Amino acid sequence: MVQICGDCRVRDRSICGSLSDEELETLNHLGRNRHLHKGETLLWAGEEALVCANLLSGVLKVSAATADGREQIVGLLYPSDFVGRPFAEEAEQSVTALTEVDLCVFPRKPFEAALEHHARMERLLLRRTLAALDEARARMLLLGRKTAGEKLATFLLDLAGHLGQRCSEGDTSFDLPLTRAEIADVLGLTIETVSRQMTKLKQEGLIDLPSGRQVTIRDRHALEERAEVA
Amino acid sequence: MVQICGDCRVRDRSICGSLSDEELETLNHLGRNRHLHKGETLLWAGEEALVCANLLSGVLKVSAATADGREQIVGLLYPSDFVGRPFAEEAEQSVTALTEVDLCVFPRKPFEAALEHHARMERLLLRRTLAALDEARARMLLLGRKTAGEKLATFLLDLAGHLGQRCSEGDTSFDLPLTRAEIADVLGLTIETVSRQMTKLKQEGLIDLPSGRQVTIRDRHALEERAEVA
DNA sequence: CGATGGCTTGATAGCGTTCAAGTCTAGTGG
DNA sequence: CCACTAGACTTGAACGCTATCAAGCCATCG
Repeated sequence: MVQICGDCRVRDRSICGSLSDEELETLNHLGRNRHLHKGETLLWAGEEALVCANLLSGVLKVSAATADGREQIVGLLYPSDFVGRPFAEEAEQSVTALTEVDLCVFPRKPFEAALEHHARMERLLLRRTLAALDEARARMLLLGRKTAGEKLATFLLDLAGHLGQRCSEGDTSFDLPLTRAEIADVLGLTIETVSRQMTKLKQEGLIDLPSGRQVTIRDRHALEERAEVA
Repeated sequence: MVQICGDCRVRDRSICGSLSDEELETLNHLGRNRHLHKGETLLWAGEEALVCANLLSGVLKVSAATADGREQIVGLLYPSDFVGRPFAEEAEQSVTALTEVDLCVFPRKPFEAALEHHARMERLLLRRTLAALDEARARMLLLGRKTAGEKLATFLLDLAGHLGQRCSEGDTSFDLPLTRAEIADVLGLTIETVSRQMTKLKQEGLIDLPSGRQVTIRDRHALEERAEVA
């Protein structure tokens, strides 16, 4: 048997980290490693939600759409994040890979059963879900009440928190895992507005854009002020 | 001792409904009935989150605000809904009464301990939190991608689902527990836009407004189309 | 070297905001 | 019973932010 959990890259940070070695046995049998290519979709909104998963590497988007096809990205998932929606027959949002992605996938029903028998894991999932709710609500404030410039500033600080590497002069730097179109779908804007606000932040010296997909935060304090965080 | 739980109006619908009579004893000691006047705030964003609660009657808003005071209502709570944020020292959103409100309030820390000992209640809370997350994400689609008219149509259908009474001719009718300003804060709009869209929906025959605060849904199907629900 | 997809930039338009009256309703006191 | 008031609501006019439409740029890749 392959020792999936034994050398798991995110074991200590995922909800499985709560389990003892013996308990992990159960999940070890349940879980399957799976790779998703950029653009591939794991769960479709409106379809039966067959699986849950832990994200091992890469970035996933969770997205909803209107009847006529307008899209809104309602969440981003990073390594060690929990993926999916236990206890719902039908997924309300789609889950799609923004980069190459590795997952540890569980069939939903057996995973739900496993939750019942591993109170600590269930507890961790509750805490994560509560945190995700707080995050979603913060994003609601962004979508409903912030201007384009404030939205972008908030978003870049968010990304820096997840992907940021300390670089020269104490600045933070990272590569965008999203295209402008995807950023627009996160912020409830259009590509053009995202692009314009990006260059504006650069011109004002708050950020630098060495190349299209790289971002360096030059003035974190000013960016935080721009973000209008409470 | 007062039999708080014995004659609880929402016992069978709240997360306490999962408990046996003996288990309820624990909560019975913990819970206190509390009344909130319209406009009173139970939890302040940024302050220590001292309590959780079950909502017995009335409507609560959960709201976030930017540094400069713009407000976004990120959730509405109805009778039997769970109130508060276990496992967080500090509340990220405020909780305020939109109407006269009755609550069954628990001090947070002891409530968290009770959760640990009552797996079924914890499980129910997890399910509710997951549902709340789905709801928040649906609202993100509304805020980011829907027009003012679509926002209002969606919102009125939402309210009808919670408060609607079947009235003559099979139409659904209800009283708004929110002012126009509060509706605006839910939908990420201004008072004036809400008012204009309201009269527009009335003129088009989708709804009727017998008085300022009463709403009758005349053409549910058309309203659903307008709402652009997936 | 041309094609493609992602990105930027410019010009214009429109939706929703802002500012400003004005109306309606409920509650209060004469 | 009727002014009077205050708050909620509606309506109108003008503005501005962001969307829309339209080129054009730039890197990558065949």
